Amino acid sequence: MGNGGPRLRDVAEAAGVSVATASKALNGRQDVSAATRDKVLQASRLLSFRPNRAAQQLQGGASGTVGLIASDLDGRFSIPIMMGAEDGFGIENVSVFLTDARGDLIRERHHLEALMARGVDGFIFVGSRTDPRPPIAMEVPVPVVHVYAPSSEPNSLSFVPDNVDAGRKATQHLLDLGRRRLALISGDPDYVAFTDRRAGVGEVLDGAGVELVAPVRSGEWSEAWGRRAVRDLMASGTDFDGLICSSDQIGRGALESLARAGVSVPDDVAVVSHDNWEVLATQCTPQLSSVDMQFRKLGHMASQALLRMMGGEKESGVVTLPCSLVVRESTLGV
Amino acid sequence: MGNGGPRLRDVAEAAGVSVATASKALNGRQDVSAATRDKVLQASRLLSFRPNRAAQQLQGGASGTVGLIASDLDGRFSIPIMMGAEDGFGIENVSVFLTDARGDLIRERHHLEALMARGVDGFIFVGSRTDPRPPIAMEVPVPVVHVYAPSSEPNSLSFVPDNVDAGRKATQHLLDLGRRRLALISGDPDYVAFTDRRAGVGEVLDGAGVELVAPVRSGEWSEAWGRRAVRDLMASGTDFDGLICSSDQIGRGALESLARAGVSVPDDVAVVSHDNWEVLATQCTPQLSSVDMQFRKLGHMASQALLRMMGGEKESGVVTLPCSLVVRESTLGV
DNA sequence: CTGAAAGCGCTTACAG
DNA sequence: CTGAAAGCGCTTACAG
Repeated sequence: MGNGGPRLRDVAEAAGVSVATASKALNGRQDVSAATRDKVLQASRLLSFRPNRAAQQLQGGASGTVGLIASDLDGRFSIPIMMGAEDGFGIENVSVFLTDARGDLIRERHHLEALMARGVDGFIFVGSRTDPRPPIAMEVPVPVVHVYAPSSEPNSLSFVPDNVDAGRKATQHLLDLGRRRLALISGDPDYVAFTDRRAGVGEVLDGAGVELVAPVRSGEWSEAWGRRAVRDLMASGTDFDGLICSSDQIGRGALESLARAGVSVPDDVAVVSHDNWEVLATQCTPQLSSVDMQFRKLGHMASQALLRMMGGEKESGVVTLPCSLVVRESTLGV
Repeated sequence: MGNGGPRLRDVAEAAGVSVATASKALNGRQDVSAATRDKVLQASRLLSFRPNRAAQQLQGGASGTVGLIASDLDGRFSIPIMMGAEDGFGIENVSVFLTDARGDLIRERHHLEALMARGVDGFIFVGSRTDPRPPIAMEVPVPVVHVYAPSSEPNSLSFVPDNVDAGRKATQHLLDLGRRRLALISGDPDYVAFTDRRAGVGEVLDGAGVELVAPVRSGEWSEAWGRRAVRDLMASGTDFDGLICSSDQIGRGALESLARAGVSVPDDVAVVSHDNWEVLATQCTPQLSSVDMQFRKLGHMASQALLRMMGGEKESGVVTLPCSLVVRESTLGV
């Protein structure tokens, strides 16, 4: 294949220099006179020359590609992370291979091998939950960064949303609105996202000397669970004026049960949820206030880290990014 | 970079043959004795040799990569299409570069150039609506296939869901259930998806000698519009027992207004919608029956066509894929 | 500061 | 059937 376009020799010819010199000029090496450099650059521009990546790669150069191995089947996490990374790398510098391992370690390994054969300069792994992920199936000779799901390996580098902070922000927001009788409805308690968000809620409540008006109700990350949990909560006679839901799906279910019971949101009960999944949070009435996990930014940070590591730096640890509350009608009113 | 692994010369050495022979054996060329071929293959396996793609590419070989240029910011279309393509190509044969042009033709051009410099063997363009898309910004020397949004260029090849068929299937389903007083709530009438689905509905109704009980109400592709439209429809005193919604968002809005008015679904009114966006369609009560657009299959077809075109065949036209109705509680009951 | 030469890891005519 | 040689489009020591 190759791109059928002009080759370096054409540029060199047009500029009246050797390929070697043309190469150096184009790569900004010092040992070229300014005049020569200009001639070459101009010729290159004129012919709209694009160096053949495969040839560069063969010298031991970078391929200008990165592999993103996802495991969220719908792209809810991986697409914004990919976009953030794209912005961080720059379109012309790095292109990203996107694959989905579909939660299968064997498939992951196949993707890894295929992408390594294509000479990617690094990998971004995107998990589907914030729990630590098992080690990668094989030795990888290029830098690796994990996003969303941290790696359990000690000298790996991960970027994850700060779900404790998310819990704090949701809670603080309700307190700021003057709500004191708070309840918490959560998803599957096996998720670290649950534990973390729960911890953040607790921290802020403790600081304010406030207690939840009812034990945490945890179940699934679904609207059905949100509906049921709120129905039960109301049936139990609990009096609450603020509700924290651990996902937008739960939040939507909650809104539905509240509406059905004639409870006004946010007047009687202010509701804040997590994830800020727009198709869910912005389509209901009232629209849901929700804590955003900043996927785009996480992707951007991952790209920058990868760039540094490709430059030879060693980095490791779990980097945590604060979340960001998006306020909408369910706490603010219209 | 290159993969640090074994090179062809290592395999050749291990097998006791020349690199040339090893290459031929590995590539299944005829002029190698069976015994030699076996020796080479075994050595290759033993060393888990993976040919350096960059080197192969440099001979004029294929790069084993394809560019997918999307424009749906959330990956709702492009991720399943990518997965379908991945299955069609086979993980080891082709890796796909995923980029999002974000609806910007300039950005699209940049992505095109970057991917061509990387020697992709073909492109898949994924649009965000089924309306014809403007021509690609530049001449592309490799095969191109369009998915979802057909190209307006005469000798291009496109794969799109058959939305007329989708309208037909939704309507026929309601008729099969014995519903005769049907209403239709649609999204933005500027979309071809609107016109097509509408046409399919009309076709089946005409065939059955049935008419819609109210003029089509068209607005936006949102839950808010679904809520309002159904509210208005009921307020107008229209008596209906079947409702077709042109998207799941509209469908969810409709369900909400029906519930609020105490109308039972599907007993009083059966509801069927379009898109089968699972996070919306399966999380409500009752769950929505919905027509699936078969993105995965579209992606698979696109990959097969691309493979054929890379093999030298010329293909063009707009290929239409029948949709598939997924029946759930909103028409079937529990 | 410039260019001829070697080489990255493969494949492909071409001899033998 | 097998292998030596040339070459894909670049980059990088090395001379000059």
